[in-house]
Amino acid sequence: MVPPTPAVPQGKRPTLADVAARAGVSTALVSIVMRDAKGAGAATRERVLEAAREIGYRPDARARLLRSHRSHLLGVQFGLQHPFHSDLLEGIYAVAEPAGYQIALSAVSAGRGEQRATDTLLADRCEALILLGPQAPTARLAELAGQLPVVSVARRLRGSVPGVEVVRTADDEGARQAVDHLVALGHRDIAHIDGGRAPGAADRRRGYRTAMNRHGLADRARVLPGGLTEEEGAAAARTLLAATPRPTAVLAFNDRCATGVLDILLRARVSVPDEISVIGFDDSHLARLAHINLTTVGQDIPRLAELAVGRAIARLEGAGTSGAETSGGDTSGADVPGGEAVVAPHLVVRGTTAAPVHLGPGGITPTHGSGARGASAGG
Amino acid sequence: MVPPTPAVPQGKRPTLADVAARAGVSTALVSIVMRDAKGAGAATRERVLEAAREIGYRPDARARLLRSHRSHLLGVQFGLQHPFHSDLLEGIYAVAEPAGYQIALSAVSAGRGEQRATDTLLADRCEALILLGPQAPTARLAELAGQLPVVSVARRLRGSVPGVEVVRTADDEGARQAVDHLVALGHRDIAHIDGGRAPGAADRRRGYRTAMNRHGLADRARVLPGGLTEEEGAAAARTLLAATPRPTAVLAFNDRCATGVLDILLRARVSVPDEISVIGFDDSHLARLAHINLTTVGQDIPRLAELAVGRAIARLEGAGTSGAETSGGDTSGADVPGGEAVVAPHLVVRGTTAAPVHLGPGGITPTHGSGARGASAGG
DNA sequence: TACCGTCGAACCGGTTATTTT
DNA sequence: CAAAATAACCGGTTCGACGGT
Repeated sequence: MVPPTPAVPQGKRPTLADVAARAGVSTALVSIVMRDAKGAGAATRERVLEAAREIGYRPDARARLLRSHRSHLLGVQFGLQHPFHSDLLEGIYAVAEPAGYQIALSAVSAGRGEQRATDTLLADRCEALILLGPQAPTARLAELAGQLPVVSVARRLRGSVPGVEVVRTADDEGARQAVDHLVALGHRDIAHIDGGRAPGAADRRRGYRTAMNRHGLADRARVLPGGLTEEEGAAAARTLLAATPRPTAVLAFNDRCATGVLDILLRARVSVPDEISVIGFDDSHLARLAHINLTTVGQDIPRLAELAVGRAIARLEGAGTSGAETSGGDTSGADVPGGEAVVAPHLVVRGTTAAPVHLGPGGITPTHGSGARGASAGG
Repeated sequence: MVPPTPAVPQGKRPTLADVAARAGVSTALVSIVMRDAKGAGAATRERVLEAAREIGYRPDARARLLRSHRSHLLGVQFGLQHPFHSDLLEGIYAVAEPAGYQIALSAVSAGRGEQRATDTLLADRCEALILLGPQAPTARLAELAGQLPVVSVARRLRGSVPGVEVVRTADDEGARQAVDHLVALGHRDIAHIDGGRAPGAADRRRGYRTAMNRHGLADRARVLPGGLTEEEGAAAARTLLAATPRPTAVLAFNDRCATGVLDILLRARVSVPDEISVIGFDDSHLARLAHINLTTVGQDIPRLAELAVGRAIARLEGAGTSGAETSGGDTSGADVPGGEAVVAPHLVVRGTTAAPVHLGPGGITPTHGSGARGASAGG
C-alpha cells in the first residue's frame, strides 16, 4: 500500500535555485550554464549540468521570457478544419524552430472565433502574429498591426493595411495556367466552379475569366457557384451535367471540390478525362492518391511558410519601422519587405486531363480515347 | 511622410504599473480589478477599467501564472495530419475554456516528434497533458506521468501505466455493431480491412473476429492489411475484387479507408450496396457527404473530449493522489477516476449497406436491386 | 472591535548589470 | 581578464499593515 518514493517528486518542479543549491553555486551561474552562455568554467559547467540532470530540471519558458525582453515567440492562428492550414503549420514549424523561434498555436473553429484566438496569442506575449487565411475585417487586422507585426497568409487585402504583410499564392496565375493547359489540349468549353467568398476565390475567378478572354473564349466562360468542400463540388457537377452544351473541362476551386466533381461524374458514367477533364487546386494529399490522380495547381507550401516566418522575423529583427512601406505592383515573388509576397503556383499534370473527344462544332473527332483511366479490378 | 501618432505605441506594451499610474492607484489594486476579485470599491473599479481601456492594457498571461501557483493550462499534443484530432480539439476547447482552463497546443508532424512536442508543453508549465493518439513508448508515458497528470486519448495501453489515464472508444464494440448489422441484413461473407498498427486497429480487428465467431462465421472471416488512408483502402479493395469468393460486405478501418474502397468499386462498376456493402468508422465529415452517404460507426467525439478534459481537471483539483488506482475491468463508460474511460460508439446507418443480392450458397436470390444508388445527372 | 478600501513590499523563476575575488 | 557571486529587475499576484469609518 505504501507507494515507493517517486523518482521525481510530484508536488513541485525543480527550479534554478534547486540546481544551484545542489551544485553549490549561485543561480546566476546556473542560468549561464543552462543557456550555454559564456562566463562559466568548464568544470563548474559540467557539475551544474550534472546536478540539473539528476533532479530533472527544466527551465520555465515563461519566467525566462518575462525578463528577457525578446520572447522569440510567434503566434499562429489557424483553422481546425482546413487541411491546407495543417500543411502550412508543418512548414512553419520546420522554418521557425531552427531559426530559434517558438510557435504558439491558437485554433479557430465553429465555437471559437478569430477574436478569441488572437486575444490568447497576445496574452501569451507573442512577438508577431501569423494568421492563416484570416477572415477578420480589415479594421481588426489594422488594430492588431498597431500592436505587433502581422502576417496574413493566403488572404489578400484590398488596399494595403498599414503594418500587415501578405504572403499568398498568385491564384490568378494558377487559374491561368490551368486554362492554358486545357486550351492547349484543345478544350474550348471550360467551366469554373468557384469558391465563393473563400480566400483566393476572387483571384482564381478573375484569373479564369482573364485567361478565357485572352483565348477568345469569353462567350464560353461559365462560372458556377461552388465552395471548399466535396459536397459543393458535387452539387455544381450535377448542374454541369445537365447544362447545354455540356463543358468538356472543369476547373474546380480546390482539390476537395474537384473530388466531389469526380465522384458525380463517375456515378453518372461520364468518363474522365475522355469526356470531361477536371483540374483541382492545392495539390493536396488527396490529389496525389493513385486512384484520384488529379491534375491540379500546386501551391508552394514550403515557400509560403518560409516567407511568412521570414517576414515576421525580419520585422522583429530589422529596424523597427512602424509604418507600412507598401511596394507597388511587384508580384515577382521576391522577398520585398513591407509589401506583398506573391508565390508562383505550378501546374501538376496527372491523369484527369486530356484532349477532348470533340474539338467543338465542326471540329475534328480524334480516335476515341482508351476508356476508363487507371485501375480496374486487377491486382 | 510623418505618420500620425499611433493610438497604441508600438515599442512597449502597457503594464499594470502604467494603468496604476494613469488611474492614480497602486498596482495591487489594479491587479484586483483586472481579475474581478473582491476588495476594490465600485468607483475605483470603474476608474481603473477606464484607464486600462484607454491605454489598451492586456494582462500578461505568463507573468500572471508565474506568481499564482496554478497555471490553469492544459497541454494538448495532436497530430497535424489527423482530421480526427482536429475534431477532438474542437471539443476540447469547447469544454476547457468554459471550465476556466487555457489550452496550449503542440503539434506532431513528420519533422517534429512527440518528444519535442511534449518538451515544449512542459516548458510552458502546463498542469496536465492530454495526448491525442500518442505513439510514444509506454516508458516515456510513465516518465511524463511521474511529473504531471497525463491523459491518453484513443490510445489503449497494455496493462495500466501508473499515472496515465486512458479515454477511448470501445473499438471492439463498434466493430461488433457493424458486423451484427451486416449479418442482420443477411451477409455472411464479410471482410475487414484493418488499420495495421494504428491506435484502435487491434481492438477493431478483435471485435470483428469475435463477432464473426459468435455468428458462426469464423471460417468466412477475412482480414486484409489496410491503413488509415484512401490509398490503402483502395489497394485492399483491388485485392478483394479479385478474391474468390468475393465478399458481399466490407468493414473498413475508418472512413477514409472506406472512401478508397468505394472509389475502386465505383470504377470497377460494382454496385454499392447491391453487390457489396461498405461500412466505415468515425462518422467523419466525409461520411456525411450526400454523394458518399456512408454507413459508419460513429465515435462520440464530444464525450471523448469532455472525458479527457474532465479527467485532467479532476486529477488537478482532486486529492493529489500520486499513484494510479487502477480500476479493474469496468468498461461501462462511467467516469471512474484513475481507470480507463471507455465510450460507446454507435452505428450510423446510411446508404452503403443493404441486404446482399445472393444469400450465400443455395440461398435465396431476391429481386435484383435498383442499380446505382443516389445521384445521376438530375437537377 | 469590526470591517473596508488601499497600499507597500515580498515573491514567482528566471536574466542581466554590477561588483567582488 | 576570467570565474563567480550579488542584486536589481521583468509583470504580475498575494499578504500583512494601515487609516478611516
